[in-house]
Amino acid sequence: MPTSTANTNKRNEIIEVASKLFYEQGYHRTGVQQIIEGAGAAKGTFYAHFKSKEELGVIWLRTRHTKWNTSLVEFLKDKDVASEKILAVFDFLGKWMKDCDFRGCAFLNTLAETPDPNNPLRNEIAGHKQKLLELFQRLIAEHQTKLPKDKCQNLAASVFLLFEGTLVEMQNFRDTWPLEAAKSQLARML
Amino acid sequence: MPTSTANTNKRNEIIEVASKLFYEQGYHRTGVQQIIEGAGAAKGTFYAHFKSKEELGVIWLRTRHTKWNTSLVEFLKDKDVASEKILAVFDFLGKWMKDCDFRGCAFLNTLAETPDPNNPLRNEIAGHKQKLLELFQRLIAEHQTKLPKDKCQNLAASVFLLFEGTLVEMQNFRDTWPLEAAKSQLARML
Amino acid sequence: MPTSTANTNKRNEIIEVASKLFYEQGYHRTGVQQIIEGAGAAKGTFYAHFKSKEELGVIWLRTRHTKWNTSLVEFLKDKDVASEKILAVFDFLGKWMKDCDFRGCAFLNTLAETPDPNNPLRNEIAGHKQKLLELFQRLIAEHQTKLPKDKCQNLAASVFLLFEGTLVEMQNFRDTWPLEAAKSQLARML
Amino acid sequence: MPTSTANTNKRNEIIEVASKLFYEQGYHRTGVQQIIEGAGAAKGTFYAHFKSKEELGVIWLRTRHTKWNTSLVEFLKDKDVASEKILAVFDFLGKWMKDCDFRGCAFLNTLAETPDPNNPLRNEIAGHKQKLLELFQRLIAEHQTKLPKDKCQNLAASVFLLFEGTLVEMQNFRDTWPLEAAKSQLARML
DNA sequence: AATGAATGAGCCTTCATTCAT
DNA sequence: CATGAATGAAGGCTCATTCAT
Repeated sequence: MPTSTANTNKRNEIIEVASKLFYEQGYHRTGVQQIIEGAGAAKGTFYAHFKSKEELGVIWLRTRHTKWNTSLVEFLKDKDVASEKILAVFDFLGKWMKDCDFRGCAFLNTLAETPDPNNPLRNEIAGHKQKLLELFQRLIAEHQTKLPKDKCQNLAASVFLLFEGTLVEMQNFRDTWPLEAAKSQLARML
Repeated sequence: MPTSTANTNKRNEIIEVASKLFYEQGYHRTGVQQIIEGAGAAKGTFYAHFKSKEELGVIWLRTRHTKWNTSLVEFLKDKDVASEKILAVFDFLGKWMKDCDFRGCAFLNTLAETPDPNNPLRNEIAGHKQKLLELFQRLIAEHQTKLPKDKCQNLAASVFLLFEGTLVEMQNFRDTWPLEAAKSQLARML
Repeated sequence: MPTSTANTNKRNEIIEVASKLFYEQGYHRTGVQQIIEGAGAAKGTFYAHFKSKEELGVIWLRTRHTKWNTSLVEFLKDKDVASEKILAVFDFLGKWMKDCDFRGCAFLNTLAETPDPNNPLRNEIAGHKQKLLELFQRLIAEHQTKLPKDKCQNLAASVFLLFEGTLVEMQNFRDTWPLEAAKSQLARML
Repeated sequence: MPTSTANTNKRNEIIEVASKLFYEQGYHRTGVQQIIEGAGAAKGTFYAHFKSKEELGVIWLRTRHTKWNTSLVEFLKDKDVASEKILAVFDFLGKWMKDCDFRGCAFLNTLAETPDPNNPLRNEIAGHKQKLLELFQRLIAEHQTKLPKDKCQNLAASVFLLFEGTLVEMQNFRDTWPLEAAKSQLARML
């Protein structure tokens, strides 16, 4: 008799535990054994639900992308103007890095661990970053209405690259100074 | 009977092989076994020279830092003005990424694999990036002579972050568009 | 809603898929998982129909015996004399080995995989070969009408053993030379 | 201080244990785990000595071939005439099957387990049987001095195939009747 | 300065089977 | 008649490291 909730289903439990471990320890450092122990599942259960660790990795990145995007959109929603939103994306980064103790970006971290460009994980990574770039493109277009389209694109790309560099160096130095530098540079760019 | 030269000393051979593999495959994916096979050394020889794989990892990053810096300085030496040198750093990035087939930065890749901030590798990584930041600071100071020092620092940091973002996204997208966007942004910044 | 035909019944589908795999890959190398995947059935369905993999193995050998015998009888039916029929058994072997790409005899292969003489599969194997021996006995008796019974039996056994050796060495060498040698020997024996 | 013998060396111990298990249980039914437990070795030790289970399998068959041949030659050495030697090969088979409790031939058993003709084990199997065939060819040639060479070859092949069939059916029926039938057939052939 | 045998925990994955629905 | 989630032992193999020589 499954009394209401709490019957979270082993599959979901595995995904949740794995997501946490993949992010905190890295994808390769995290073993299937460790995952199933955390989820209280048996080996066979794991492979009944996922045909490989890699498949779970893809699911992890895919759900992480969705959640991350939702969080970001939520964070931006009470900002009125595009320029404020762009700045808020950087504020979001600051909050995020503080919350994760500067663990950095799951996607970039996995990119570093995955040299093979044909690895399915690489698709998820590229897709995620592509979406972020497109967000910046939309916001910049909204903000710089009179700029020709190619200049807009170029500016958006620059903001995106600045964002990525900031993210990566906050992780590296475990400090907020890159964020502050980026924000004041951003002000000059908009 | 040590016949003439070619007796490069096992230690160096190990370092060379390891450096190649660590970079190409990642630090964790590369096993001690694989290294000694490549170097034609015995297990014991490895641990006679390095007290652990981690120690070798530190040596790898340290020598890589030196070589990378030398390459960069060499690349910049025939540029006359600071602004040209700054741009050349980005050109250097372009050449580098093409040569390594977009494998990215050994230091950032290792950062991603190494969540523990107390891991000795983290020191090497932070040190390397710190040095690069300082290079940008010197070049910007040389170029923007009338700018107050804090503005200079800030601008240098921004260029550094732009560089890092470009590096990381070239690796991700395996494409040169980030470099082109960054260079045109750079022109606006100087 | 059982829509018309094609509802061959999961049980039969499982048997068919398993038969193919057991023969081609060997009994032990073939997993229950693989079988149900091929048959499009669920785990539970498998164990609803067969109490164990072994039971399915027995069914496999039993149906294979029937089909094999039917094929052979069909192959012999237009031969008029016993001596011709005996030779035709060897021709049948040639055709069979060519068709199965020299995979050999399902029964002998399973024998090799099954050291325990009390394993139920062993009964099927022994039974199948016993029947083949008896066929040779009947044919030889028909051909050598004036030979005393014990000599007949002996000759039949020899032909049977020659057949088995030929079968096994065609599988081994993936060649028809054993068949040719056996047939010319057979001519001397009859 | 390794006192005299008993320092059988883990590698040899592994080979010995594996040889026993591979033969008695079959190659695939025997796990690496089981082998190292029997040999009192660690997992790593196994893979320090053999790059794969398959490599050990090849070594097993190769040493088994040598030992088997030596045994057979030993068994034949006090027979004076070729015809006696041929018969003795079949007696050797009888003794062998009794000693191994009708487990059959390691090579043919492994053949049955190994459908892939490109598997390295297949080479060893074919080589072993080829050598046995050549032994029969030599003995027959020695016995039938006036027979044309091709007839000799053909007869030798037939004896070989009879031997193989006998071997396989003794294993199947766990009985000596095939041997008796084969020997009386052999008398007719020589 | 160098060897290589030995360790044992861990890697990802498949096994045959059970059971509640 | 059929489903599919769950089990846990076992599969072959790699890991970083130690130690006696």
